[in-house]
Amino acid sequence: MARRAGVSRATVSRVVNGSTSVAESIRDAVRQAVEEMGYVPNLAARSLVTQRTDSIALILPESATRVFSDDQFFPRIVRGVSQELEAADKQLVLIMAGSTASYDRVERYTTGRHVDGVMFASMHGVDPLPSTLARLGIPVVCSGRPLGRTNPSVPYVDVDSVQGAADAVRHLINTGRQRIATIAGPQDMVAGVDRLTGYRNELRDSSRRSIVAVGDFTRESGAQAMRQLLLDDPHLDAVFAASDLMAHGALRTLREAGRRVPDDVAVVGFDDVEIAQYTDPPLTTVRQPIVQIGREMARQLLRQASGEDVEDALILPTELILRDSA
Amino acid sequence: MARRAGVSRATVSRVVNGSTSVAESIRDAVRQAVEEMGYVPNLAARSLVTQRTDSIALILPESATRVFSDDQFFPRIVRGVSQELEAADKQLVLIMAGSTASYDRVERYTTGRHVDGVMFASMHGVDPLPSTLARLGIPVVCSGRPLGRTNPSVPYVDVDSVQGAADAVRHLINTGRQRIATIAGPQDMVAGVDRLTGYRNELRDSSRRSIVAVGDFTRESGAQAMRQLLLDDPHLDAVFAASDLMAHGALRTLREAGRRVPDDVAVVGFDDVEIAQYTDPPLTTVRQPIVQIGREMARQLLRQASGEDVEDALILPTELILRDSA
DNA sequence: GTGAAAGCGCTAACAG
DNA sequence: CTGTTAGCGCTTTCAC
Repeated sequence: MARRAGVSRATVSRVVNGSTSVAESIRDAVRQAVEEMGYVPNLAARSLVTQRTDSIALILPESATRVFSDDQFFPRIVRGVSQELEAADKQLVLIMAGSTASYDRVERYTTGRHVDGVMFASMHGVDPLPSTLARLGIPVVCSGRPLGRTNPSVPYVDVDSVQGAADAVRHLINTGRQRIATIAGPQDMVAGVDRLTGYRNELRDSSRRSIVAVGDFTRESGAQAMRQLLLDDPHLDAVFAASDLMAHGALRTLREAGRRVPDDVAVVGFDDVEIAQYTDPPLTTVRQPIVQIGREMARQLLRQASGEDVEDALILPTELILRDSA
Repeated sequence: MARRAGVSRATVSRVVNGSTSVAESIRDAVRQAVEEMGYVPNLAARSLVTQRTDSIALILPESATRVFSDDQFFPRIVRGVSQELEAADKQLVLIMAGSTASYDRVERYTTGRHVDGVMFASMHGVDPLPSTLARLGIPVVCSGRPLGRTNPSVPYVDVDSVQGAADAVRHLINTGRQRIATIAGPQDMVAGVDRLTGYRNELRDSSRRSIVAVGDFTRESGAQAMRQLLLDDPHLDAVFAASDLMAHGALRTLREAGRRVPDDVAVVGFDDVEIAQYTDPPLTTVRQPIVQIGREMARQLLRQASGEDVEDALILPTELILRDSA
């Protein structure tokens, strides 16, 4: 050990951790010894006593293929989270878990206190892990309201998807559309559920009937769902898609079916991903501040980790972005 | 503690770790106690004694934006790595480090033995971290031959980029092209360097002169580089781009410049990403087995971790895929 | 088959 | 300011 410097391990520890109360001469000697031996502290031992690891996990319950698709949700969340964690000098570890087996491993990893806190994004169904962690006293934050009732409740950051969807549909109503369909997102995800709710709420208020197909947020599923909708109601004159990618797929189907957008059918998306500006025609869509969600998640997590209380829910607003498609 | 089961901690440990030499009655009692108390072993304490964490890091020295771009390198590597690690029941933790500060943190994280092994992909310049880890006895594998001489040398998995590029250029020569330019990749990355070398080697052998512009593997840089090349030699009749994305950018520039592909100018890319099939015209390109690289990296790492020796370099072959652009 | 005891490598109180 | 002492929570001989 670094008693090569002729001091106690306590002193080495002090130097390594930057304590000021060490004589300069000793400090230099220790530093030199550390350098010479290439000494690196064992973090497992350290965290055993400090109860900290200075690292934070972001769990994405999705396959790698999905995470790296052109769905800009993931990069934006990661960017927001990184910014905040960077500033706090915490290490972000990204963990993907697309299968049951891998999710079990994630449970062991996180409950085992390998990290000081855990964030979840893109959750599916009713997931007990967040509240399990909370019960163990491990800080947790979710992106998106967790489905099901959890005990204890876990804090989350979300956008007001219900309102966002309602705004989109209201715009379609205000511009004179009569038969407004929707391509809903997956109903095991809160974003899928809420956007469908917003659509239904608004339609109900205007006593129009709802025309619904369900996709999984991907472009291909949007194209497919649009075909279904055209079969269900050939006279529809508007579609609200719960994601821009699905809206993009829908545009393709509409073109193939010979419908003009927006003349015959108006299309509104959700997310405001980059391609929304480059589709033909550019998509009217609902913008949500994903990067900010990431930042807020990280901020709340750090707050929890330092013992502060955090509010249970933080809901950010959406914004309707008007372009040519509706 | 789980002496609620009325046994020693040693026995609890045995049960939790699935030792067979525990009486059934006791085992059940312990399991029940574990269940009731929601006991979860502290992994820091465990790894302090076992010297294992059962998790493996994949370091991507890139910003989140870049990692999640439409460069399919990252998802493919991750997919390959995941497959192998999944089978070995090791937790993959993905770490991105686009800045110097974050890279320092990564150094602390990895040298501190938070993980049992470290993989690197998409390395830039001469990076001392891999050999530092190797010196500490931490298993390391790189994707792509590390630049510079390292001590000790670290094992790596790579494709034969030099040969792949040479094959591409040879194809252009064989189909009668006379003025063959290249859009090289970034010269701080081994893939950029090697593909340029392959191009130069092959041209030299055919006594044609080289016409070089440099990009950074992105689509935009390819479009830009192509403009440069057209200025440098308006009569060029072929371009080898060191990535498909750059080739895609080049196609756009060529179209804007009124050149027909492949009639006026032949274009060959590198990587065989998905869009290569959908460009206009589809790209002739060099396919490299990225998923397999990921798998091999993981396999070599696991082998190291279990004390076996691994060969220093594993070089996989590339394959020229002929499509309409050349 | 099970318990007692030692110790993984570090930090934190407490003396001095 | 620095060294000594005592664990952090687990696994692992080694007796019994």
